[in-house]
Amino acid sequence: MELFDELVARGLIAQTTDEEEIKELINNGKATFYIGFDPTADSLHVGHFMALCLMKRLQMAGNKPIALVGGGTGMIGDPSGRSDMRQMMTVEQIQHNCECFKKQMSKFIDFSDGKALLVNNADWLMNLNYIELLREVGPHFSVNRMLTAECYKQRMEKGLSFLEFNYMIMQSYDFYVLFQKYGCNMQFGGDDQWSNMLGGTELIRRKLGKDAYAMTITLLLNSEGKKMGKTQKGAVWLDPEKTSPFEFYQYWRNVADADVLKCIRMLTFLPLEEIDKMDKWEGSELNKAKEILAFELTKLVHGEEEAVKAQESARALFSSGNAADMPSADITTDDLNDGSIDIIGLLVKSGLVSSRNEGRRAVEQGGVSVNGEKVTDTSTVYDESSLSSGEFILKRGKKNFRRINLVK
RNA sequence: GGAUGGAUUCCCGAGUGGCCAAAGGGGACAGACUGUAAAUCUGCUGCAUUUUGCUUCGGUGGUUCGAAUCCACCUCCAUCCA
Repeated sequence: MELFDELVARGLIAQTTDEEEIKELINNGKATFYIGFDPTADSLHVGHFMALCLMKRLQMAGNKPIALVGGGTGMIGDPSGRSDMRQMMTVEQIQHNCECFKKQMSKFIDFSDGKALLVNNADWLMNLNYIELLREVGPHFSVNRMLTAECYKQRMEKGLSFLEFNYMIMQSYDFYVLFQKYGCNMQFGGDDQWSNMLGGTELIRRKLGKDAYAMTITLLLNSEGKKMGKTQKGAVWLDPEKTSPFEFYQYWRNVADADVLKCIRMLTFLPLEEIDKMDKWEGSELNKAKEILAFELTKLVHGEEEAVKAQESARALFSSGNAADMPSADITTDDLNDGSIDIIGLLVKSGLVSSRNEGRRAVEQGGVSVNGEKVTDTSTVYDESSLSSGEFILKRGKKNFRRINLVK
């Protein structure tokens, strides 16, 4: 199957400017394309991961990817699809984040021998002269048109600052620069970027009279229509320091039935025939599909070794409630009172609850157990010897475990 | 710059002097049921040395025995006018 058709079959393609032309280009490895990443945090997350996978797929087919880090556009903040203004970041923050992005990206994309490029739009955006820029690109943008763009819709009600309004122009300018500098003829991005991307193709057409193309990737939504890759604690990060491989694995292990196949199709590199077989699985069999999803993704992001570890821990934990490699928490002897600590203190120290009140509640509602035994009394106390055994497993709810280590 | 309306706990939103740690809903969390799923039902949702005490209602100061509620100033947001 050719690349373009595979992308369609995987449900990755949302919108294209010219399907036939794009098909022709990418199937034959003739595209030089870019995807932009704004450095809004010090780690990439799952949303970026999809874009990186797409990059990889295209690179494998002989196309040349350009990863663009938005050191310049990050100074402005993309208002697309947002209902409130992004917090302005300091220059230092942005630079730091760019560095982090670069490091993570090179794990996925092969940048050697010019097979791919990594650029930062700060290099050409930061020193633009206002008047010059206005005269150069200003005449080609219609404010009337821009205001009707879908991506500003939410902001038209609550207010859109001039700063953010200019984001589209900066992104368009990026494409224009890359087109001239590197012959970059295609831009990919999240579906929420569509209007910004069209701005670029149009600018190139008007300034240079040449055609450039844009294609958006379907946003990964769950069956409830919410963006995936978000937990109540925030995004699911690719940085193991921010989201441990175990947590990462568990996130995918726990997706809803309705979303498993879609995720496997869109995020993994498993052959489509194999995926189609899984499509027939039903009921509890789907649990196997979830395991595959979690394993494959953890392998892609953290490597096979970590994936195996995460999988083994998860299996052991949910069958026997014990595992060699599970999240652990250190308790120091300073935390002990007369050589012992109560259950609530233990919950707080291990990070399973954020306050003693919450811990008390958890115990009262029967949500806490130690080594498989439910704890019902909030005044239960544990002494040094039971803690130091190395086999002290504290559990809150069904899925939150901690092995307690006593540190002297 | 002017006029008007607004800012309440994670979010939406009630509360207009004591009965307010603050209605209701959503979300989150926990329990039952399950397949580490969904749906449903139940509980719960500021902090603590928990039948009590302490800190919260944009900020600062004031009135009062007592303020989320009244007054003054300030900050921010929305709409209209310039």
